[in-house]
Amino acid sequence: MLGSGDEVSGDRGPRRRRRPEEAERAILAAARAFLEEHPFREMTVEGVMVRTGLSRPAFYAYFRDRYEVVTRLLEGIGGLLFALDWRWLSGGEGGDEGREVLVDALRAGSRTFVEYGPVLRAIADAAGYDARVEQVYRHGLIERLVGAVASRISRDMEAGLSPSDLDPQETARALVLMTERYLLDAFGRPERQPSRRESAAVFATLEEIWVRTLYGPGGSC
Amino acid sequence: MLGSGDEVSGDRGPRRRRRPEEAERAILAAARAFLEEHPFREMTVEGVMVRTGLSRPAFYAYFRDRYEVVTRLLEGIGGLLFALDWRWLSGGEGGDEGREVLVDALRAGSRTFVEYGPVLRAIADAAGYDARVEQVYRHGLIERLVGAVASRISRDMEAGLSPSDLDPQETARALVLMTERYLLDAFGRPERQPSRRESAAVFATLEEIWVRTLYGPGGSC
DNA sequence: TCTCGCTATTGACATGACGTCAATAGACAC
DNA sequence: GTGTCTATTGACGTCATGTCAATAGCGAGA
Repeated sequence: MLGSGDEVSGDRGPRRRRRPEEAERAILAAARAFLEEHPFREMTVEGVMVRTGLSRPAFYAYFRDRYEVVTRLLEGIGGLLFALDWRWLSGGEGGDEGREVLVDALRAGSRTFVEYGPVLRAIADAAGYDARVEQVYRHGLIERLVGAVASRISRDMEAGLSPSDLDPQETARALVLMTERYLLDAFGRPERQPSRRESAAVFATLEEIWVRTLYGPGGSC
Repeated sequence: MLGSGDEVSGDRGPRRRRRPEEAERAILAAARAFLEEHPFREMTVEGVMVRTGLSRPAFYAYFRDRYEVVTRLLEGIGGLLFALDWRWLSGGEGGDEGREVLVDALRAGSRTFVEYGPVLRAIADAAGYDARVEQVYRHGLIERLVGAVASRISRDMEAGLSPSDLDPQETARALVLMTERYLLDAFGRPERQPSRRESAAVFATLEEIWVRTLYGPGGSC
């Protein structure tokens, strides 16, 4: 176990000079790589910068602190998550079955969590560390999703597809938070990636709860 | 705004000597009081100890670090949360209506969150900071609740009360995580306490989702 | 009431990560 | 080849942490 296995290969070599955007991308990539292996609580500026071949102070030429890095990583993923709810929100205009569109959107969202799980987990953790991250994550992402889902629930209630005794806003919040937490729990651990079989059970369970809540039981009644 | 309002009243006075258990209780109480006003990320050993009249190093005579304090606070509350699921788990042996017992248990659990919201929020945050807290919170509390709920779901499925296409373990996990997150979101902010009307909407929404998932819609079908 | 020993308490220290800044040294233009 | 611009860094000050030897309050025994 010589060479603790986590350090970057050789020596830092002679000083190299990059274009600013290149260095910035390198830092973001290093942060992401770091978070694929370690939880956010172990992420230190030094630990990230070692992977770039730059010194620690160089970090501060590009980012205010590690929370800004995490925020930037979120920006690259948040769009994906919101795009799919946009589909659900705007889709199913004519047909009876918002159910199908919902299931579709859930699958797409889950895939995003499978792919970016550890990073999303890191962002969720960082929201507990820093008020700015919390603002961006909880209000910028979660609340937007809640709003979109609530709109859809309202429409489906008016259309008679969903039961009328739901509170759209609160139901949306509960379902979105459940989905976030449950997917993070399943796919957010850097160490243990679930098997295909386990993943399928996760997807099925999410669908079941969403569908039963919004559209009643599918089969037996 | 003279005197930043957060400091303890007068000077520390002459050195006082307490019995160890008394000091320990004082520290726990100070930590709890602190967390009623500030998020966990602002909790510092100094910030807690000022409220006890003791010096910062005295803290380490009683606790390893602030995470141990938070763990101890959880022990005092975790029992409450588990007791009620115990009711649901063991109750409803003969009758058809596990539904009623479930609603009862949810009410009780929600009340716990209303009372200890900020502290529970702090513990949940701290789980992202420290591996030991994560272990106690996620595995010691959440997993126990999941296990209990899963058992109950299995029983209700065998009794034909719940649909047979659910995965008890996964469904339990999703519902428990939803409840935890949603209640923390509603009652875990030190700053904004929701009105009675908002709280009622929260309780109703939780019940709705649990009941519709496990026992199908109550009224129209 | 006085003295003594135990131990609760603390001042001072070492550590680790942070964020800043003046000084340094690549890379490109001319 | 030379000079300028700026990416990069060594060194510094700060803050919170956790430790330890030294201090001083309190109760026990006379």
